[in-house]
Amino acid sequence: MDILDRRIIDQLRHNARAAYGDIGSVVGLSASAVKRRVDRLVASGVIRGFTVTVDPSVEGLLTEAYVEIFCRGTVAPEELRRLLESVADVVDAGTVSGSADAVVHMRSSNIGALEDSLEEIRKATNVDHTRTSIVMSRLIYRE
Amino acid sequence: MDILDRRIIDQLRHNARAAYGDIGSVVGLSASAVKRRVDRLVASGVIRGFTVTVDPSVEGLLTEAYVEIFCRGTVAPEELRRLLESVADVVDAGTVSGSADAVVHMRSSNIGALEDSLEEIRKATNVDHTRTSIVMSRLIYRE
DNA sequence: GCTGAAACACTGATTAC
DNA sequence: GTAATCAGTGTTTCAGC
Repeated sequence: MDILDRRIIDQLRHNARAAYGDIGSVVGLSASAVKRRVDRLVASGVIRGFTVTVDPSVEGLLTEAYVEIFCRGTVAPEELRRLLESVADVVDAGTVSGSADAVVHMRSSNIGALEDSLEEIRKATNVDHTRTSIVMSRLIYRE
Repeated sequence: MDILDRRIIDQLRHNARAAYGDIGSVVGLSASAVKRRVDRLVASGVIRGFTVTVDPSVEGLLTEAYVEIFCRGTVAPEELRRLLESVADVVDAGTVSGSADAVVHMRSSNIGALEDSLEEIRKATNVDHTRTSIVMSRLIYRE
């Protein structure tokens, strides 16, 4: 993982379907050298995968929320992970410092689906209560 | 935008570098038909782009935070968008219901960089104060 | 170890249907 | 929408740094 790998990743992030030769001409390598490095980055897990970014509104997933989870007593992160993994609408989540135990970013097709997912989280043992901020308008989208 | 388009997007989301023929054999179309649909989805803005997902820890972006922004008076969403767009570490953000005006998801290389970005937000006119929850351990990562 | 160059198979892009 | 064509790319192999 050197500066060339980083520059290749920068190029792929910009366009994951770019030709290896084109990437090579930018970073200063031949096409085959670029391919070898990309293969290695994928094999080593640095590159998790190649995906498309889709307009969320077109996808029908326009109801988003940030949810703070407050637990009873002490809850192991692994326990929270197991709980949130089973909820499909969870986009990302992490345990946090501060008054809440975890923050969860959710994206659902509508308010009803969001409520259902929230209920799944709330009914879990150890979850005391949640504090939900419904997203009204998306400002930045760089995921 | 029919069911076939959705299935093509599902395939691309799983592997954005998949050959059109492979996608076609899954969704039941020829390679050229798949290409035409993908081109149309890109041209119409449904597909925003093709990117790679990179392990954040390898990338050196392991300091994350969820930040609530509280503004003075009423602030137009567009104004907030302009402010947050200029901060590089912002991953996603949206105006929300509840006590806060907006929630921002940030990802920095270290605590110092995170603090710098926070300062950029705080010094903006109309921003009254912020409430930051530093992510301690990432639980879910589906972006 | 790493690289670049060449040969080959395959895919993407285009055209006609 | 499919089928066929051709240029271009991905992939592999090779020799060299």
